[in-house]
Amino acid sequence: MAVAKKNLFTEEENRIADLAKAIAHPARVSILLYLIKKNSCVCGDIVDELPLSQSTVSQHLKELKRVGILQGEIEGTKTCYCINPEVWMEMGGLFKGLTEKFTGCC
Amino acid sequence: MAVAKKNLFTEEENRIADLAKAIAHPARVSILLYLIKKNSCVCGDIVDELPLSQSTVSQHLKELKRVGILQGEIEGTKTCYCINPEVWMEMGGLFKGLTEKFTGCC
DNA sequence: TTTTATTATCGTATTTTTACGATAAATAAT
DNA sequence: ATTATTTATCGTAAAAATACGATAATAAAA
Repeated sequence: MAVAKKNLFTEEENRIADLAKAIAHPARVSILLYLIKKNSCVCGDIVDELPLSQSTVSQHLKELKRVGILQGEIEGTKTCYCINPEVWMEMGGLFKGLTEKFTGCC
Repeated sequence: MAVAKKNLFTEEENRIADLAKAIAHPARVSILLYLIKKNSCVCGDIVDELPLSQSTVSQHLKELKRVGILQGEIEGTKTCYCINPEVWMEMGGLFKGLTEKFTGCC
């Protein structure tokens, strides 16, 4: 979608859609579940966890970083990935807000 | 992504990704917010609410129907759209589950 | 300094998504 | 019966996402 078209929707609609897009691929969900399971910042071995090439995983990590869900910190030759708690909370709040707005119909 | 690649991830990972994909476009978020605001099944006027052509809106509605979030019922020449409460709850549960799995790190 | 290890980026092919106009299909209205 | 209304689908063009190998960039290790 062209950048200009973003103006056709509200900030909230765009942000929800953008965050959803970030988790709209099983590889990225898998990455997040792995980080959560490890319960810490993870350096390195994410590629080994996924059935995808190193460059593809790097691209997925980039997408998660783009929306702010992940932050990467360089530690020597490796990079440590962490979930950004603020953005994670923002996402949780937006999804919960959307979910709970609907209370039933008909 | 090829269908075969779906096997590389868990059912949960695929379902979360698929539901997220369905709301990964501001137009579709907008449609859902509109249906929620109306608090009932809506016949017709969804197209008028969006700055997109009728065929494009129809495509977005189809995507929401694909994952089960929406159900459409034909009423004469119009179609009534409703949020499917079961799928909506499923989505809410999966998103909440993912969100709450992370309690913090480092 | 050279080699090794790790991650990012580039180039590219393929697939998918998005958008719209045109048209079909179905029903209601005249 | 004809016309109008509404929605879905088709065809298609353009854009975006996905995947991978090759290569660059960086820092550690030897």
